[in-house]
Amino acid sequence: MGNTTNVQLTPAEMSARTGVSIDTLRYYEREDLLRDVSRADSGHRRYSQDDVLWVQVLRCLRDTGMTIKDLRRYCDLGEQGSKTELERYAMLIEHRDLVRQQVAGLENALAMIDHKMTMYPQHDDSNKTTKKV
Amino acid sequence: MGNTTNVQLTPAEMSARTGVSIDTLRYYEREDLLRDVSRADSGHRRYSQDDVLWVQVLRCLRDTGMTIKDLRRYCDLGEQGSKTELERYAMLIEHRDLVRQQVAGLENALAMIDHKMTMYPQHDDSNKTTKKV
DNA sequence: CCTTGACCTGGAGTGCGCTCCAGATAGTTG
DNA sequence: CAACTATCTGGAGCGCACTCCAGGTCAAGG
Repeated sequence: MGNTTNVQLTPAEMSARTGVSIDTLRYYEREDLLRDVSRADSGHRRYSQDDVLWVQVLRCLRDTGMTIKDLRRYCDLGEQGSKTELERYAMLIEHRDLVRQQVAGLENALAMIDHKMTMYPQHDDSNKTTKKV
Repeated sequence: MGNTTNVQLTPAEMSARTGVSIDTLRYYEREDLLRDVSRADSGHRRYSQDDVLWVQVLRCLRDTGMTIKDLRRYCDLGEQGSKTELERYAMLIEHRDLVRQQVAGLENALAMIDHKMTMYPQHDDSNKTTKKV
């Protein structure tokens, strides 16, 4: 289980793979969102393939508005093992619902923006809202 | 043109109508997003119906990620009259595209969250993603 | 007249999520 | 060995969008 390949990435490589800056990777570690990062003998970080996957999940959740605090909570639960599965699952459901609300809100806003744009009729861009509402 | 009804709202009423706090209304005024707010003899603000509409537009754009700086730019253009219509229209188009990208990003994230949720199969919530992707 | 409550102003403070910095160490290259 | 580059640490700084505060004014009610 876990890191099946032995590819270990340097911080620079990790940053390139994930699109997350080195500083931010360290920040996540400090905030306990990224745990047990292994080290070379030099003391330099070596990120595993699992770390890459996890950081991608982190970014997905962050990009959709989950806070650092909630992410830490999610990590804490993960560390406590399978007895917390239900709570973690609940967090995901709740977050998914939030994201759906964000989408709904944005689509509302799109309608308003389109409406506002009809106030400038002469510059018709022939590219109205993707979906009819 | 402009404020057809003579309903003037106090700050508290304005806040209630728009859902924007009194402090934030003043902040917007300081940042020049909300201009020419009239005053009672007492010096207290009196918001017009137009102010209400404009603050709703402001919130719509803010909620979808337009920055205070860009909103100020938009206001500046509006103040300069009809010769800036094209540029204002362009700002709306650009912003609308950004919002569409946000929607796309969120829907991607939803797929990832759903996928992550399949890792906890026993707690099936029988409520998968709204749209098939 | 005195209190109360809504409002005024300029300016300071807050929370979030990074981002940057100084000073030290480690590994690589010529 | 010198120079250079990558990384290390703890801590400070930043940009954004508010949010709060102190000290003062004003109109209405008891």
